[in-house]
Amino acid sequence: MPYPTRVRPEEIAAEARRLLEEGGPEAVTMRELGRRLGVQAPSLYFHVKNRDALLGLLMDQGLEELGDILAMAAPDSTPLRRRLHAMADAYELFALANRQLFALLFGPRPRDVLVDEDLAESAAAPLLDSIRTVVPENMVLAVSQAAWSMIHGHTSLALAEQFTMGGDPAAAVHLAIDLLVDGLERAQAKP
Amino acid sequence: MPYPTRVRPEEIAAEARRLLEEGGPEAVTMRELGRRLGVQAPSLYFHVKNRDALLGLLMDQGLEELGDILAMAAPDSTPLRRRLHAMADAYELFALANRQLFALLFGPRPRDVLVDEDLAESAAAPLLDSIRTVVPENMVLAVSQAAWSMIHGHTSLALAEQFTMGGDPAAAVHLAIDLLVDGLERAQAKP
DNA sequence: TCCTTGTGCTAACAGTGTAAGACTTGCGTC
DNA sequence: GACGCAAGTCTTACACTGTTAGCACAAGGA
Repeated sequence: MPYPTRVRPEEIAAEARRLLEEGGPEAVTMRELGRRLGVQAPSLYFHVKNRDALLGLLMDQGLEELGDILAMAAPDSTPLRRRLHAMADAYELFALANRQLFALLFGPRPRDVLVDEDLAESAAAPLLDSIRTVVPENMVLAVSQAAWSMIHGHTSLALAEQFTMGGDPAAAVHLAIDLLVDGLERAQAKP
Repeated sequence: MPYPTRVRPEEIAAEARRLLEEGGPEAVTMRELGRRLGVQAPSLYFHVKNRDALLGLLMDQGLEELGDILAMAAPDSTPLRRRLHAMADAYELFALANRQLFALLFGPRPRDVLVDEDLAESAAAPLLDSIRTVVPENMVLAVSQAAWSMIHGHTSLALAEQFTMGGDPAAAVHLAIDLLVDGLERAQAKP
């Protein structure tokens, strides 16, 4: 580096993420970003292609974190029911701690911003592995989708807040998970 | 009206909604809106408080439509299982036909845009009624939340596309619903 | 006839993303 | 040590955004 660089890409991403959580996507503006980093806005374009690319970067970051969190939610040996409970709780915790990022991840993307496919797959891997231990291979996909739908739907609604219907949401997901697992165990015991 | 008004509020809302679906919230700009309606941007402020209010209006509209669609998905007499299937399909259909609006409805809202509470409640009513016919009153809320979580999670993931894991998503929700209903019926038959 | 009221217009301000081009600064080489 | 190169930053500029202020004009009632 023939010049003492004043901002490093990681700093940009970190500050952008702070802006994102503080005020949503609209709040992450190149000028405010530069202001906080002690640099003029156009200078940021030296380190980041453009604003959309920056948001895409945050999404990749978030997806990776979510994957790690799900993988660490409970040890592999945990029985499916409890592991799914733990995953659901972890999923919700992540979403609540990163509301805007979560919304960005699962909201409708503009056509030109795309998220790393491999990252998405590896984020889903722990769930698939969990399910695979209990269900015949040809049902793994369907059951995993069902489980993820429940978990994701619950946290997504918990995030929106206005649609909680007044009950205890966490209890509801756990109930749904229990019913799912019960059904699977029964189906496996029968034939 | 002592003057032949050139744009009516309904036209504004309709055009705004078109813009929304075409290019996301960013694309609904007052100037483009005016351009399409044959009017200068500032003139719109005569009919609409501001851009945020306009988006709020679209949200109310969407919530009402969603409620109607859910209510009409299947006649009241339909057995719970099939009714939930129908609701899930209708929910997904609405979301796919109104991707951006759907995201707006369930994404993180800016603090100053709020959605009509009554509308939200009446949108949820058909689901609650369905559940109530099969489940003891003290479990209605939890079960309804579980069901809605499943349905909402499924369509939300279907919308995101990148996370389908390659299986048939519709089959997955139906499976999840079946497991839920089975569990309920079994619990009710027992004691 | 005049006046009020509703509806539109233009002009303007402050903010945005980003492209173009000039400048500084440090390193490697002669 | 002088020179040039290239990375990083800067200023400037353009086209766009939401929104406000102030003015123009058409229609209907007095």
